[in-house]
Amino acid sequence: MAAGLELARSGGPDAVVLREATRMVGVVPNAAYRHFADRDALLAAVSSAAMRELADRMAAGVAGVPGAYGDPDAAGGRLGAIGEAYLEFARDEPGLFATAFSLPQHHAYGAADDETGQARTPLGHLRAALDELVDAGVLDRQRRDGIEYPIWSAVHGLAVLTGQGPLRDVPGAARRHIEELTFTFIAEGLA
Amino acid sequence: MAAGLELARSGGPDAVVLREATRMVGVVPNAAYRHFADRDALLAAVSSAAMRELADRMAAGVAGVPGAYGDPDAAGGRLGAIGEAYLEFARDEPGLFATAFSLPQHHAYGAADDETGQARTPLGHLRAALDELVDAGVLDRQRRDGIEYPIWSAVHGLAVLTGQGPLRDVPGAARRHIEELTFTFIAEGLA
DNA sequence: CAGCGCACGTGGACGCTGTCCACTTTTGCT
DNA sequence: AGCAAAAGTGGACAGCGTCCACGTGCGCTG
Repeated sequence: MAAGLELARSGGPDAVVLREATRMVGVVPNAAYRHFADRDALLAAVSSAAMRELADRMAAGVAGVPGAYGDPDAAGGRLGAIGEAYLEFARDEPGLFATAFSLPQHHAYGAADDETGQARTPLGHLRAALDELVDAGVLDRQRRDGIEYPIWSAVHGLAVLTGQGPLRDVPGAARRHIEELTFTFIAEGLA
Repeated sequence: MAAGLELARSGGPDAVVLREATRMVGVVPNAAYRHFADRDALLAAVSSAAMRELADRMAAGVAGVPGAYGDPDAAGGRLGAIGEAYLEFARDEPGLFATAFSLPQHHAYGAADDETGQARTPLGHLRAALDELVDAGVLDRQRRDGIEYPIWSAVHGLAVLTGQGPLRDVPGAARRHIEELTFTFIAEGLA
């Protein structure tokens, strides 16, 4: 697993090659089949781990924003932190980001929280932040319903287009401008 | 090339395998090296063709909207047609869509128009539609600047998330609802 | 404490891939 | 008609995922 994550980090999903992972661990290729059904199973496990890492970064970002729950400014800050964490992950760990979104079904749609009500998926974090915005009176309850999807789409599209897509080679300053435009666009959509 | 496109259509970029393509053409694998430097060059060519196909579909969608240039309703309809064509391409040709956005640098950022001023890239079409919205008086000229990026991001993210991403398994009705929400969100961002 | 089962690792093989090399065939122009 | 360039051929190599049969060590149980 650790070796698989390392490979994914530096090369994306295609770089997760079974034989190389076993080589890093110092074991013969077939040994991997005692732990994973096949290469796809390994990749799926790595993908899930990468997705969890993204969720953890979002959690850390949210936790870093001071202010009580329900405070309008803090609520907005927390939503922003989520978006920032998302983009930062895509920028700093392009391999892991691509791997996280590379594969077969995982949970994220169901977005189950754990027993403490803490979100553990990207979508879960986003929903929590939007709910707080409603409680803070910043976002109309009527506009709340389903609005996580346009927002997620915008941030995800931004991450993909500027990270691995056609906008990959946009110079840094212009890219930051594009990011700012997108965040502003989202913020206006919440007003 | 045709064989490569066929492979990409039914399996995405990873399915573009050099030997299989030559097999389809009825030629020995090495023959491909007379036309492409290596497998990546083949994939890049296929990717460009797929991107062009997307642009063509957008053009066809725009051309299908009646109404003179500058008519507010028609201008809005053309922007919508662009978004619809984008999503439709991602939905109907997931392999080609993934391939189009799979690889190395291509042009799309520069978004050059051809000699007749006709856009030939997705971004070019989007820009043209937004310019028309300005000319039609629907979109404030001040808000126009750079707004193609948030919009592109939202539509692209939507296509990726619902097509190959975590929202892939959302049932059809719910997916259509998400699409509608996203288009509404964008439309409100233009008002 | 002896022995046994099972998880874990090994060794060798197969077919598939991309790519290199040297060689032959076909094509199009003069 | 003849020749150079373009296109295709044949054989080979390493690396990949995967299958099969075979060791090996640890922990539990009698």
